Amino acid sequence: MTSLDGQGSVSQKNGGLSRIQERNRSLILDAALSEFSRKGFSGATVERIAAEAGMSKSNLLYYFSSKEAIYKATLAHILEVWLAPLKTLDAEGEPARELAAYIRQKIQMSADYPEASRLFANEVMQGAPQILPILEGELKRLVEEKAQVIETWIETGRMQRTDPVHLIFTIWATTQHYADFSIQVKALTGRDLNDPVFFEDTVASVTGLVLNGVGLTVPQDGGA
Amino acid sequence: MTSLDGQGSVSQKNGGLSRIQERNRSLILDAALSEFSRKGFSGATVERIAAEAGMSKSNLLYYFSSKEAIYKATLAHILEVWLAPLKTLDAEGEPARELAAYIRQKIQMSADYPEASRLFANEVMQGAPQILPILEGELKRLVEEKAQVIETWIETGRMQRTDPVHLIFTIWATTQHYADFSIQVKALTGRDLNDPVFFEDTVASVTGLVLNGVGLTVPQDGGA
DNA sequence: TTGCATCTTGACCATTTGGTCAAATTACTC
DNA sequence: GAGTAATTTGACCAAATGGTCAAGATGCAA
Repeated sequence: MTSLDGQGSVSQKNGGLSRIQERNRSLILDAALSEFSRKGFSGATVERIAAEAGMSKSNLLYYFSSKEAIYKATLAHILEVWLAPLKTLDAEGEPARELAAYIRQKIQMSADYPEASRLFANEVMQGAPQILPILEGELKRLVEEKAQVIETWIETGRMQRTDPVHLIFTIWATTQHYADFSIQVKALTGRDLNDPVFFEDTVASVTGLVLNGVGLTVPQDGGA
Repeated sequence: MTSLDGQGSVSQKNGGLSRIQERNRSLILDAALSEFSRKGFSGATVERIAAEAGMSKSNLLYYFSSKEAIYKATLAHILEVWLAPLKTLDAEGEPARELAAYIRQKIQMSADYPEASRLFANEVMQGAPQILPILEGELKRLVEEKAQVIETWIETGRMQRTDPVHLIFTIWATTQHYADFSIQVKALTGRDLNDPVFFEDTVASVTGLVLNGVGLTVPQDGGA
């Protein structure tokens, strides 16, 4: 998992964490996600994270040795769940169903974890100072693997010819847009993904566009 | 144009600016765009902006009364050019050509002004503290107008039924993705929009996806 | 209860940074 | 060229902030 963990100064004899440690680390990471996603790395303050986690700044720094360590740990904490949906894309499945399901999952992520989406967007926009190695390593391999899945669908005539990587980018961009730009979406439509009707509208619209875009028909259940 | 101008303390008898003022304000705004887009509002420092503009911090603050004033002026400075492409969408034109041309223009913007794209993305992701009124006012009206154009195309059978606003969001999201996430795009593909081949690949891919997605055929020239 | 390790905190420090101000320099007008 | 307005800067200040540290509070095992 690279050196993105950012362990604090705490060292237990056994490998595990005490109940107090587990609880406080969790509180800190939750607060940090909220703060970093709203203010960015520079705009966030250790003091506010500590306050939101319900402890003193000093105590927070007992668990994480520095602001950067908290930041790295926060990124690492949500990285796995964030990349999970793409991993489910199954070469054996039917292209239309697989893509529809992927799109729905991604929009669900935008609805459930908008802060995580914004945190990553922020990190990448600043030049990915922390996660560049992951983008170039783990993520690159994953994308190449899934691009190959799509390529195979195309070669076996199950789907129209498209650049698989651009297709993945399009799905990422459109689905994450509703999290990262939710204020703008709200300003222009009066709604966001918390509204179940708007959520389904969005899923239908994006799914329809992308699937039609690659010559597929949206499955009955829309990927639900 | 709202109160986003952020005038400094300089006041001339006549309405215009002196040659020195014009030059220095321009230098400052260029430097500010570079700095704010890379570091965000909080991460940017007045000192660095001044250095990049080739003057002392004190002198910069002679032209703009505060960091926030520089920021507002920077946003205002690029807002018009940023919203221009959408305005060209012409109800009288052929849907496929109009959309293809719009997509190409937007990708060209991402190639030419990636900093502007990132600046806006940053601003909106932080909750649009400065430009929310513009989103809710000017932009909302513009989007409603253009959504109506698309709606008319649909009603006259020139294009498949789609939610026009989601279609606009999709175009924004996909095209701006290549500017905002260019580091990620580069990490995964080894290329970016500066590469003419990659640029055309991207235009072709996004245009194909979106136009096919709404039941249109990509025009010969791809919207060039 | 005792003793030790873990946990928590307030006081404190050094640095960064946005902004002020008076003085100096430069540009321009008559 | 004198005089006035515009421009430029270094010195300085106050607030914010990341991080340290010693001391105290708490949990826990024997």
